[in-house]
Amino acid sequence: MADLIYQKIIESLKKEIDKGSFPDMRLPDERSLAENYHVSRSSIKRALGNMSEQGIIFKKRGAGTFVNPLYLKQDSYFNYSGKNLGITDSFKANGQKPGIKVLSFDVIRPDEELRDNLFLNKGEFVYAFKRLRLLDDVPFMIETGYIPIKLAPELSEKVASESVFNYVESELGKEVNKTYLTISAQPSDEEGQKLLNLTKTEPVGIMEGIFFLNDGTPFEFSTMKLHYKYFKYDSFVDLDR
Amino acid sequence: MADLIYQKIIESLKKEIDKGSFPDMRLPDERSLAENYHVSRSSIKRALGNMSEQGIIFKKRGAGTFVNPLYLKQDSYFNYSGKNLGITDSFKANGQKPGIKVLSFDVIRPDEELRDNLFLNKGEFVYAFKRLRLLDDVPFMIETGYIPIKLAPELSEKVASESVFNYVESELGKEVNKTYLTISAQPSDEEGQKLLNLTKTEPVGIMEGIFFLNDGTPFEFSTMKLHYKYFKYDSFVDLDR
DNA sequence: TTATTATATTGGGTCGGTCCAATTTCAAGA
DNA sequence: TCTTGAAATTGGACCGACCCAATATAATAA
Repeated sequence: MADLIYQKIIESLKKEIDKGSFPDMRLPDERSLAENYHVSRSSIKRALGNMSEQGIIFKKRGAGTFVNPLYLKQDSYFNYSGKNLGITDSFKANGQKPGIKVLSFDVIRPDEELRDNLFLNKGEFVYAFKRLRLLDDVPFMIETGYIPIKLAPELSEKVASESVFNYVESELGKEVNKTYLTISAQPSDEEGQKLLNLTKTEPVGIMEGIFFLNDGTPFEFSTMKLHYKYFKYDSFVDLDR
Repeated sequence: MADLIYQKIIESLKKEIDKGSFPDMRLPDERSLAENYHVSRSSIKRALGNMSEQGIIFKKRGAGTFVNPLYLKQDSYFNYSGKNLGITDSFKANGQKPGIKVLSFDVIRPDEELRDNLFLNKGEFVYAFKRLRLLDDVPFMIETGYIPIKLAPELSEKVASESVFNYVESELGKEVNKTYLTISAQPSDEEGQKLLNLTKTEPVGIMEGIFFLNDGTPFEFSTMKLHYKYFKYDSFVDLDR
């Protein structure tokens, strides 16, 4: 559990919202909240600002703070409190058993584009692996990943068959918690049709991205081809910033 | 131009980064920045926190603040400083001439799901319109939109043929600046193949979402089917929050 | 009753301070 | 030379204050 004040406020307010403590969709003003929680207004502001970014509430100067009615519908987006970017973990919560089948595992010389994306110099090598991911034994995603050997010298096919990110965290003491994603779609190619059990008219969703360590080091470049029925990305966009 | 301190700091720091003032990828520490800019450390923290959320920089306690090397590559994501959620505007910057063809424009009785999404009571009506959007006269997107009549009583087919959001802003004095998006992909249906000039094996990208006014009122429910070649969504995800 | 105007409410931005935790730096010791 | 550990550096959290801007409410005037 979080021991930070503003995080505790967030948890508490979320519970209150779920409980229906604000039937008019309106939260108490910041000054009252500060008083009731015995914290400074700054901390309340921080909590509310955070919740606003997540789309849980709307703030309007002069008027007050209001619950996003969509939040009460308990849409999937709001329920997702991802603690890990690893696919293994994010799907576990869904009640389905994830599986991994390693299709290939090599060490290769990256081409220029890949070197660019991972900020490598000429002469540095990367692990290249392709994995098929399953949910309840049904394949839904082909993942191609590249990781610089210097960042994970002990990486092995066995590690790849489990969770790479868990390995990084527990063995290397580093954390992958930021990613720059590009999302698109394409017709399925032969490989996709075969591995993901798709017809020619059925497409794949593409999630391509660079995963970063805490300190900003690019750790992995990954291309994920998803069966279109499993391809869904939720996002709350706020242009006031 | 922004007259807020932290926004000016952001602009300034971005310029310095672009200019290459930090050859070691490292920004000055917060206390020095505060002194040099003659502002409080709080404002610096706010600016840096904001830039961190945007993925421009990485902060690491005890170590310092560093430029995301990806930012220097000037990837499309970082260059997009969208001031409007309207598609018309966001593509304009790309140098291409956007066009709109209204396929239908009606007033209908929303079904339950739509009422749910727009938070309407039984008996309230919505405008329903379908538009084909073009870039340099090439169709790339079919958009189906629903707007409660009570929120935009004067909406007309003519308005729909231009920019709805511009109309809202200039005529109604309201602003649409938040949206909850769900992104997915599907095989193209007959309509898509015809209007977007797709073959049977070519898919469409789906962007479905609710657009909100400043005060949290759901303003429009929209489903956008995009030609897969024009379908691209960039996103920077930070799990530390 | 209605329209206008003053007042109170409410979130926004900024300041400058305190203490803390993660990391780096560097000097002392083996 | 290498290791250990103290000290300095640096970002993180929090406080409580100030004034401002947008909005809502109540009082006033037409």
